[in-house]
Amino acid sequence: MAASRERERHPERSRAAILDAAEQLFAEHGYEATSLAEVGLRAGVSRGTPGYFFGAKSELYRAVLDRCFEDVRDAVRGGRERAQSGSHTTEAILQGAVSDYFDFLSARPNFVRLIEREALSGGAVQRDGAPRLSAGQEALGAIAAELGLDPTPSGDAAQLLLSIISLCWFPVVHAATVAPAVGVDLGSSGALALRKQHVISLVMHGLRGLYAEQR
Amino acid sequence: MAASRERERHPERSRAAILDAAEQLFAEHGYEATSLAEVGLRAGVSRGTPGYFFGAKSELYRAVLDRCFEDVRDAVRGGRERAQSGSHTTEAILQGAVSDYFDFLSARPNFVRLIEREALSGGAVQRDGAPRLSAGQEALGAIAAELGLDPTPSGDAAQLLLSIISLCWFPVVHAATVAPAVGVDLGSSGALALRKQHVISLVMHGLRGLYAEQR
DNA sequence: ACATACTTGCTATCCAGCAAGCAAGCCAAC
DNA sequence: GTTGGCTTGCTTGCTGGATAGCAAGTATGT
Repeated sequence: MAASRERERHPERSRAAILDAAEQLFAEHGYEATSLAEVGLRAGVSRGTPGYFFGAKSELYRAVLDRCFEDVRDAVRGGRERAQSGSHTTEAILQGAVSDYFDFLSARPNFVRLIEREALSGGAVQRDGAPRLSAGQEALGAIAAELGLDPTPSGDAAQLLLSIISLCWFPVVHAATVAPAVGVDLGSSGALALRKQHVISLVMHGLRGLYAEQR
Repeated sequence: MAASRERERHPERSRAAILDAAEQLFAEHGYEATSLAEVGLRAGVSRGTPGYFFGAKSELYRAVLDRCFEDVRDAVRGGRERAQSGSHTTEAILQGAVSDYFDFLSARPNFVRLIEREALSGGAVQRDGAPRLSAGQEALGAIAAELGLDPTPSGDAAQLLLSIISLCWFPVVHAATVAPAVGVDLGSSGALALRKQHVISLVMHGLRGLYAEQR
């Protein structure tokens, strides 16, 4: 009984709610412009609870970032396994990967915004960066191996990967600003899909160009 | 005499110094994390002078953004005129435009960072956006006309333009974060030039792809 | 003399972090 | 099986530091 009246104690739920609220607010307004009181309010706990669980505001931020990077790395890992499992052509693999990545980011705009803010501030909360680096390295290894491209630093594989990332991130951040200013609608899912098709097509033509140059 | 002892009065110089300092600090640390006192310090005036000239912090920010967008629009305009003046092939025009744009952004990282922050915060200082829109529209018109691409909203010209912008912006913001994480060095001017070549090549292959599809 | 450029003192506000308090679950002893 | 004490989740009051904006002052050029 009393399965859950209202005033239960539920630390895991509270912790998660605080992380969710903080992620949303940090992504939306930035670190400085977000107060712990706001986080508490949005998480449905009191002013002081975020501080109680995470100690300091910077620790909360760090925890949000950690969760974010872990999710990204897991997604990369999962994507690669999916690509390796079936037997696909080289081009189909790349096409699927770009499509998956595009969709992944669109579904998690907060992650992109958080990392974007981190980059803009030069990683003020300078963590060691292990998960981020590892996600990038895994993706690089995958793309070089699957597509047979130059895997050396700043080689073809890395350059192509960076281009894919650039193209997939941009719509998330600038859907409401730059995109409409240059006449691209990204408001509806249909319009987003159109954009995705364009990105995929650009990357595929680029890949063919790389193969042509290699030969 | 007394051409400029030390304590001259020089409102234009002060105003410009304050704008420069504010642009740098807003770009580096963001709006909230920048205090008017810091701006004054960096501009070589007192704590209160930024407030004296611009009234409110938000007005100063607005002034910084206005100057920034005007510069961008002027650059687009200049680039188009340069392209139209000589007689170049279609591909050479695009190649030159991408190269110029890439260099322009690399030389003005503050502008990119400011607009990026603005986009992340959803344009909290919601101005009418006239200069920004006009810069985008001018670029769109230029690319559609010079390359003979579909000029309708979300058409080929707009999509290609957005891709170019995505590819040129990314290195500015993520040179120290994402790029090294995926194995691309953007630290030296040589490495940046390599990146630029890759971007140009990707765009050119993409353009050829668009022509092929059209036919 | 007067206006304008600029500075300094002040105040109200906000917020992070701390410390004290309250209440809910848990467990042991009786 | 209930009573009392302990731990832990969570809230609230408080304090010191930062800062935006204003108001009053000082200096400089005309």
